[in-house]
This record gives sequence, structure tokens and C-alpha cells, in this order.
Amino acid sequence: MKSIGDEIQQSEFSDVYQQLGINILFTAAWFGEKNRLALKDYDLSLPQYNVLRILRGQKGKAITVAGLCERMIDKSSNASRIVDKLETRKLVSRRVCDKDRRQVDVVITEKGTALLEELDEKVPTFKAIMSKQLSNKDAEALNFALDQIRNKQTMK
Amino acid sequence: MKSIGDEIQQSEFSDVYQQLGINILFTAAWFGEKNRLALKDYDLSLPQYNVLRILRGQKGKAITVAGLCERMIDKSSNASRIVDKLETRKLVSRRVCDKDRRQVDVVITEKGTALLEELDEKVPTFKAIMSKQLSNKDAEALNFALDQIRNKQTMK
DNA sequence: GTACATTAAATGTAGGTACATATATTTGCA
DNA sequence: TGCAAATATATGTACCTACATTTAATGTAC
Repeated sequence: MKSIGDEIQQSEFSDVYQQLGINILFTAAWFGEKNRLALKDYDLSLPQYNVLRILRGQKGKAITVAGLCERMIDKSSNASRIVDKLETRKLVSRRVCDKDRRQVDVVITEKGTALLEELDEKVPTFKAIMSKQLSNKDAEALNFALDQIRNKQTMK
Repeated sequence: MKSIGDEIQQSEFSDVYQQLGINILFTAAWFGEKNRLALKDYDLSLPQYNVLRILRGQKGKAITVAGLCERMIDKSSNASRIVDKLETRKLVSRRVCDKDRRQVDVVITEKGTALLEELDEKVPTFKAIMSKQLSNKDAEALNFALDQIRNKQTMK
């Protein structure tokens, strides 16, 4: 099997944590590559796709631009401009919020929902990518370990 | 403890693999954020830092631009232009290869090595980030699991 | 109620990524 | 040898990211 060392042609790591860090970065890039490939035919970038999925998850409820930022994987991506692009293609719509006119409510349109449904069949799910090599129980353990990594305190 | 669901304010995932996929992407972004912060004072981007480290790993031996691409985490990043930037700052030097004049040999300079040494004290190692929350054995298991995810065949 | 700080979003800019294309060199084959 | 195909790098372009600044609306102190 190809290990992370083979992938980036690096024979030695200073320690197993260094190897793990690079392994996580590399695996994330590998996922991104897979998705980008699937989205390419639809002229949709990863963050655009990400935003559309967040909006669908809202089930009709509007979300502000700041709300989008919080939910996006890449925190510092510029939600304003990503929404711009999606609005130009009429995949989302944007309306100044009545309660606070500084805020802008974003919702997915019919056209956006239809596109996502089409994409559901094209974009591989993480389950499709991983379930053959990883048991449900292993996946749970990995989730727990990753949550732990990002948290200072240890816990049971 | 803050789980991935709390981080991106998503209460439910379709399955544990979906959760894991997003968890990996999110953790990678979180690592990137940490490193970017440390590099900011030195006006060095992540891919620039990545290239410098690869060059140091060569221990004086030259590497071609294509060789850099293979070893970089982000395969499609444009090594040519990243080397451009580093060369402008005299952190690396570039020379047409004699054996094959299409190739360009890149090496790290004294100045580049000195900068990396300074950075070694500033940029947190993955060991520093993870070893408190994760045993050596757990890290090994995670490495194995991630290698498996990226490979179709299962193996012991 | 005006003045100042705060907040939400948009915009400007530099560098990076993705991808197509261009340029130069080498290889392979008729 | 001659010339097309292959290879290594560089360049052009559109979009994205990181980050500072701007614009507009709201909150708050006086």
C-alpha cells in the first residue's frame, strides 16, 4: 500500500506526529481534488459548492453573509464575492434584511436546488470514498481523535 | 469538548463518513491557519515555506521544478512562480541544468537556510500541536487509517 | 439628538491556484 | 539528418484567499 511517505517521496519524518500532520493535509488536498474534478463540468468552485450546500441545509431559512462565513470550512474565504458569483448565475438570491439593514439574507433558488440535486449523483460522497476501507467504528474513532487534536484539554 | 459539529454549527451529518470527511478538511484548514499566523511576520506564504523545507530536506542536493511539484502537498500549485518569489528574496537560487537544458535546478541559499532556522523556533511543530492530546500509538493508528482511505484495496 | 464606537457587508490589492497555452529543449523514428 | 512528438518550465487568465480599508447602518454615551 502507498503510504504518505511514498506519496510525497519523503523517506523519513522527524516523528510520527509530523507524519500525521502532513498526512492530514495531504488527505484533505486529495479529497478536494476529487470534488473539484466532479464540479468542473458545472463550472462550480469548491467554495461555491460549499456555500450552496450550506444554503440547502438551511431548508429555506435565510442566512446572513456572516452566518455563511462561520459555517464555511475555510473561514477566511470571502463569502461576499462567492455569493456574488452564485447570484450572477441565479443559483442564490440576496435581499437586504429588514430587521437590520446592514445584514443581507441569502437563500438558495429553485435553480440552485435543482443544480445541487443533479450534483448529488456526480459528486462522490465521503461514504462512497471511505466506507470500503474503513469500518463505521474506525470512522467514529477517527472523528473523536481529530476533535481531540483541535482541543487543548484531554478528556475521556 | 468542541466537536466538528459545534465548530461549523452543523447539528447533523448524513453519516459518520460525511462527518469524518468534513472533519479532515476542517482540521487541515486549522493546521494551515496556525502555520500561516506564524509565517506572517516573515512575509512567507504556506507554499513558499513548504518549498523552502523541501529544499532543506535535499541537504544541498539540487532539485528540479518538477521534483518540487511532486513533493508539494498541493500538487497543482505553480512551483515556477513560487520559486520566482523566493529567488527575488534570494532565499533560493535557480540554475539551468547542464545535463538537460530544459530543466532548472533549484537550491536553498545560505540566507534561506538561516531564515528556516529562525522559523524553526516560531512555527509550531505537529508534535507540539498534537502530542498532548494523542498518544504515539494513536498517531500511528491514524496514519495507517489515512493511508488506507487513500487506497482502494484493503490490507492488513 | 448629535457624536463616536461598533457591526455587517462590500471593495481594493497582492499573491496563490487551476488550467490552458507558449517556448525551448530533447527524444525518437522515418 | 530532419522533423514530429514528448518533456520541462514559463506565462496568461480567471477566480480564490488573505487582509486592509471603505461604506452604511446600528448602538451607545453624553
